Amino acid sequence: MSEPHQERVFPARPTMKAIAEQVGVSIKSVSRVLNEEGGVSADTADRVLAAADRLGFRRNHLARSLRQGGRTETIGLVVKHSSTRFYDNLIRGVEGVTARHGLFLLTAASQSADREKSTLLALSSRQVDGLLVVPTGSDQSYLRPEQFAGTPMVFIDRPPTGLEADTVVTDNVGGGEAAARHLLDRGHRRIAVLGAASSLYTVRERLRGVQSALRRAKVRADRQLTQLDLDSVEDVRGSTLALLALPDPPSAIFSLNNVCTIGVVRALREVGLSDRIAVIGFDDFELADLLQPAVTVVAHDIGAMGRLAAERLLSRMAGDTSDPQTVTLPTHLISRGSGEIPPGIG
Amino acid sequence: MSEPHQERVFPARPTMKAIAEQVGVSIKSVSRVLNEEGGVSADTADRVLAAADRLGFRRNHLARSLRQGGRTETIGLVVKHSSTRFYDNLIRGVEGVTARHGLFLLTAASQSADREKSTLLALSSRQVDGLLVVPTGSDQSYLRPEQFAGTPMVFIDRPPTGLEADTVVTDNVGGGEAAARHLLDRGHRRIAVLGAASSLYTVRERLRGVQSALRRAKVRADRQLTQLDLDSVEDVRGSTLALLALPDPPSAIFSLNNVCTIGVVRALREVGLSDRIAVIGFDDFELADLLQPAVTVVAHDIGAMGRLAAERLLSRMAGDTSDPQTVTLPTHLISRGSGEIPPGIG
DNA sequence: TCTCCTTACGTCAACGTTGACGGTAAACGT
DNA sequence: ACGTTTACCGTCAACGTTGACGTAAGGAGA
Repeated sequence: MSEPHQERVFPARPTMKAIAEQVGVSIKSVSRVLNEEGGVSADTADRVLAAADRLGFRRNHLARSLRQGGRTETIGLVVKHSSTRFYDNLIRGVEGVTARHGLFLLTAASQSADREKSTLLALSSRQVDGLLVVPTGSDQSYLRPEQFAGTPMVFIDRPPTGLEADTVVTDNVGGGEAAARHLLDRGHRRIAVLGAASSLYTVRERLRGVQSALRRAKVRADRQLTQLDLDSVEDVRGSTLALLALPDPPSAIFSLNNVCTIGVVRALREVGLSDRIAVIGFDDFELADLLQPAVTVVAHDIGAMGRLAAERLLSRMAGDTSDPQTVTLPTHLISRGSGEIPPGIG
Repeated sequence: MSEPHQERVFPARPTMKAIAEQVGVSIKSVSRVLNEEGGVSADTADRVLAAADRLGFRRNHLARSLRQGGRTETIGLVVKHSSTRFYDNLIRGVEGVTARHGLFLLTAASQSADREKSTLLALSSRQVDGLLVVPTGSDQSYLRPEQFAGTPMVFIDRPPTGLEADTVVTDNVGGGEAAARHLLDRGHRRIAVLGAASSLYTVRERLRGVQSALRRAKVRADRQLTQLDLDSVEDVRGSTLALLALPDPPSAIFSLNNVCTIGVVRALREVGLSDRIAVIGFDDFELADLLQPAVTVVAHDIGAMGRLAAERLLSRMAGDTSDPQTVTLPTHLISRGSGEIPPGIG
């Protein structure tokens, strides 16, 4: 690139003081005009606005918030962005609500679990009025001072650890149960389950749903068929192929999130077993209906999750101090074909 | 929900003053300890840190930044989030760079073009140290005061209008040309082009690439075959079906972004012409390789775009005051099958 | 002994804004 | 004529933090 550090002095940003000097009034009058407080003659107001426009004035929100005791009309949102659709849908849901209430949404992505804490503290230190968190780390007790100071916070997709707070989650157990039942109803007895980190609440819950359905159907679970902690697409591929190579392979696969599902679909395609092994995925994904066979999924409404969480937060910000609530959203199974494949010939 | 507005007073957030009182030192000493300035005895420092921890102190970043003249260690990023992959990849690219430099990235989504301005001004008013913008609106001249005040800004994916600034873009013309040439080389003469809003820079550029390739191949362009301003999936579907119903229908379709591409694929599937009509899409998308036929695309590296833009911004923030640059990133065609379908029998 | 330096603090003012309050002159009521 | 209200505008202090500067105690060196 070109050599940096050439000397050039930028003019300071114009402040209310600059406007006041240009117009010949006090700073306070400028403030009054810009905040539409009234008590200023129309003529003065016009001159102030004209000067503000001419100078390209932008109010220093830092100073304003500081003076007003920390209210920033800002809420923080922390998400670890990995799965594509999740992020997008969530933000859309949240933004729909916050925008309606004149709030500014700060989205900060926490790349990894260990950065989650620093990201949240950074938001807190920037004096956000509320926090929406999709927790990734294994402990959120460091947020207690925030909670103690009355900063409202709502957890999304997973409950917090080391803290009691409002939470909006999907009915993971119910979804897992529905998927397993769907396969059991079609005669499957050897059902493999693939999933990401077993430390994740969602993974554990979905698995719990599966186990509950298996118990109810009096089908004994084979530990070999449950493969968790698959972090990469490559892991998923490997596990899938290993499962298929078993002496007594599964006739159906339930994958606990959409990244895994896509990995499974790829692996099956690779060995030409796409229409021999039944597949159900948790979480819908784009183009699932265009694959062959189209992929049956347990869908949940992530946008609704964001919306509800945002509404909960706003209600807290408006002064609701009732006990923390947990809202559980239903799932629904979208049958597309891959779940209809019967248990074949070994 | 439960009735709000119950009375409960939250304690004020602890400030350095509170710590100072507990420890029995001055506020300044507390500040020194927390900023690791030195000049404080180890014993005092320990007691300050202990008190800070006990009280759950978080520095008020507003006040700090205000005092320090507006530097917030924050850069703003504005994106309109619609196409899924774009957003995710971009942020990942940007974050990789910003995190390495200890900067806090504020992502604010601009739902629509008219909200872009207010979003940007909100970020500016929050005193961000730099701006990364994927412009959506038709004019960004309102950012001149920011530029005048020395706030560095880099535009991503499209150049700004009414302003001169650093820009990182894809070689849209080259990509469009490559796609058209690919189809022309395989004998296609009637090539349809589907795209989103013709007001978009990217759409116009990609189209320009197509036209250039057609001219060079001495194939006359049929205006009927170019359908722009398709905003919804439904629009795309309608246009595709209409094209196919023409007396002299296209033998190939080039779609200018991935939303359109998916719409085209759906429409072709619907009328059973998936393996009769060649398809190339601009911008790769997940599962493109698993569709049947797999979809040929012109891919570009959105993550790299984010990375380069962030680096440009950092270099500006470090004092580089050379003239605005435009960086153009190459595309590459990924041939997968849908682009290999020959011009069939009428 | 006195000077000079260092260490470890404290005091003060300021960043840009706004809430509380005060003042002045014109307009109004009787 | 008087008091009283009203419209308009200014002064001052404060939000929480930090830079500039001041100072007192202790040690080193002459």
